[in-house]
Amino acid sequence: MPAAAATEVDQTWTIREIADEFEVTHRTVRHYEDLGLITPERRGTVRVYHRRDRTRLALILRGKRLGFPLEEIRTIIDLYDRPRGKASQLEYVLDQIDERRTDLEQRRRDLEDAITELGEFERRCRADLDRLA
Amino acid sequence: MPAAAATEVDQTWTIREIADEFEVTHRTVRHYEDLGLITPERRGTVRVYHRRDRTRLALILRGKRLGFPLEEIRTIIDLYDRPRGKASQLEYVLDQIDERRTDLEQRRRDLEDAITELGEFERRCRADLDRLA
DNA sequence: GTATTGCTTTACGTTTACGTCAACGTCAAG
DNA sequence: CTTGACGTTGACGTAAACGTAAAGCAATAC
Repeated sequence: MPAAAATEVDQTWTIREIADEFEVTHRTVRHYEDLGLITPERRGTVRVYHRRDRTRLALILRGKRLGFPLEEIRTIIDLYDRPRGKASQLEYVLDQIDERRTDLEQRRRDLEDAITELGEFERRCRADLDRLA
Repeated sequence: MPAAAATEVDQTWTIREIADEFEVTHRTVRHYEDLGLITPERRGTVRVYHRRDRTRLALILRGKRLGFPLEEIRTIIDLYDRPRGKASQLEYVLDQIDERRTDLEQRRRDLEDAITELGEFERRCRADLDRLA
């Protein structure tokens, strides 16, 4: 038995398999394909998913958990995949990175404020509860 | 001139004023009212917004920036306003707080992962750029 | 007066993110 | 060879979050 079979590097998956694994429906996966977020290989008519597609799907779902619209998510993951041979392209990418970071850091502030407030609120509630006991 | 006028405590605003200030449309503000997220006073037919409404609107918009759906936002800010005289109510509120926190902390992890990845990506880009120079 | 400005409601339109059929192809099992 | 199990492409439906247009009152501006 060849060693390659043990850690199969170019393993592929069917749409049902990745849908189940990422806990989304096949419809969702195909919707992301319609929007150009994933582009699985085609063998004849059938979709074949590679590790690359799984990576992208993970990025998409995290983007969604963070509340980004799918179109915006596409520009982001496209950014990661974009060819950046020339200096001008790299400058552009670095600019985009900066915008992203600004956005993400705003979110982080919002998030930390929310968590802090929640903590203070909890303290008050516990104090009220103690008072009742 | 009475001292109260200097730091007017029960100042009120029109819908246009708060919409402009929070950089949303009046339509948006009214939509939030339709969903029960804000309940401004009515003088006759006209809406009069108090400081309380501004606080709520700020909470709503932060919730939106964090990607929460409006219905979920409503349950959260209702939680903050809910009467909690009895122990059973306080227990309930504390449970809800716990759920909220779990959610927010998941988001924080996602967010920090995203920021980290962005940083690594930037490093690689800068390295590429240096190589070209 | 009336004309404009600002607020109101009602109601239908739009975009995003899928869900939900319907109708069909295909491949291995019985 | 037909029956599933899984795959495919449309095409239409839906919920959320507003946008937009129509039509009306109400106070100030001229």
